[in-house]
Amino acid sequence: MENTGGASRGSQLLPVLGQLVRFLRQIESPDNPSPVSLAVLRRLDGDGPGRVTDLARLERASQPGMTQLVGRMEKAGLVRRAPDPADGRGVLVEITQEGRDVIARTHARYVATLDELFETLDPADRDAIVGALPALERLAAAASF
Amino acid sequence: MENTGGASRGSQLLPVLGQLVRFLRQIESPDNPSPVSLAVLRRLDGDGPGRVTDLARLERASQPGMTQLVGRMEKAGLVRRAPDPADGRGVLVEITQEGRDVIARTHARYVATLDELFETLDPADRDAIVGALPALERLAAAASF
DNA sequence: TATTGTTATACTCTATAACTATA
DNA sequence: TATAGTTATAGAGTATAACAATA
Repeated sequence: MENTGGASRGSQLLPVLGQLVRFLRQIESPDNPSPVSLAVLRRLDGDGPGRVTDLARLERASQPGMTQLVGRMEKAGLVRRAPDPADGRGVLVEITQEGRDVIARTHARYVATLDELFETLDPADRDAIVGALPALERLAAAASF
Repeated sequence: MENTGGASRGSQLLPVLGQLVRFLRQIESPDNPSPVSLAVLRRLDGDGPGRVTDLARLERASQPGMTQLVGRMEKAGLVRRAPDPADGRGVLVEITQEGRDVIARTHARYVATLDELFETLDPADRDAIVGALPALERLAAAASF
C-alpha cells in the first residue's frame, strides 16, 4: 500500500502518542518524580554511576541544572554522590535502593494503567497491537541516541 | 494466545511510549509551547472559546493556575480574552491566528520527526505499525476523558 | 450564598553567568 | 588554559489561600 494522498504515518501516530501520554501523566502519587528525574534514575540504574557532566549531556540539560537536580535527588535519598577516584574534579552519582524503589513503583503504576486500558479493547485490537509491538520497539530504538 | 507467564501488554508498550516521547520532547524551537499550553490551544482551536474555569477543569489545572497560564498566553499573542456576554463574572478565552500558527508549526515538527523515524524502518515493520494504527487509535480513545 | 476570576505568595524546576578547584 | 562542578540569580510554571465582583 502506497501512501499517496493519505496522511503520513507520523501524523497518524502522533495523536495516539499524545493521548496516551496525557493519560499516563495524570496519574497522581506521593512519589511522582519529574520526567527528567525519572530518566536520570533509569540511566543510573541501567548504566551504573555517572558524572554530572555526562548526565547533563545525555539528558539534554545544563550542567548547573543537573547539579541542582542531583542535589534535590540526593536530599530525597534517591541518589548519593561520591568523589571520582579517577579525577579530583569529578563527582560520581550513584542510585540508591530508594531510587530503585521509586523507579519500580512508578513503572508499576504506569504499567497497571496501560494494562487496564488494554482490557477495554476487543481481542482483535489487542492482537493487532501485540503483533505490532516488535515493530514499535524498533521504531523506539531508532529514536534512541 | 493467552498472556500466561509473558510480560503484560502495558509493560511492553510503556518503554516504546517513553522513548518516542523523549525523542519528540527534545525538538528545539523558538516556539516550544509547554504541554499544557499546547493542550489548551488545541482545545480552544477545536471547541471554540472557553471559560477559565472550564479550561482549568478540563486540563486538570487549578483555576488560578489557568488564569496565569492564559495571562502568559495572551501576552504571547496566542489567545485573547473577552467578557462573557452571558455571565458578567465570566471570561471567554479565544485562540488567535498566531495561536493556530503555533499549533500548526509544533504539529508539523512532531510529524516530520516521526516520519523521518518511520523511514528508517523495514517495510514489514512499517506495515505492521500501519496495520495496528486503528487499534492504537481505539486504545488512545479509551484513554480519553 | 455560591460561583468566577484575580491577586498574593511560595515552591519546584531549569536556565545563564560567575566562581572555585583540579587537570 | 581547559574542564568539572557549584553558587548566584532569574524566570516559567503551578499550587493554595485570600480577595473582589457578579449571580
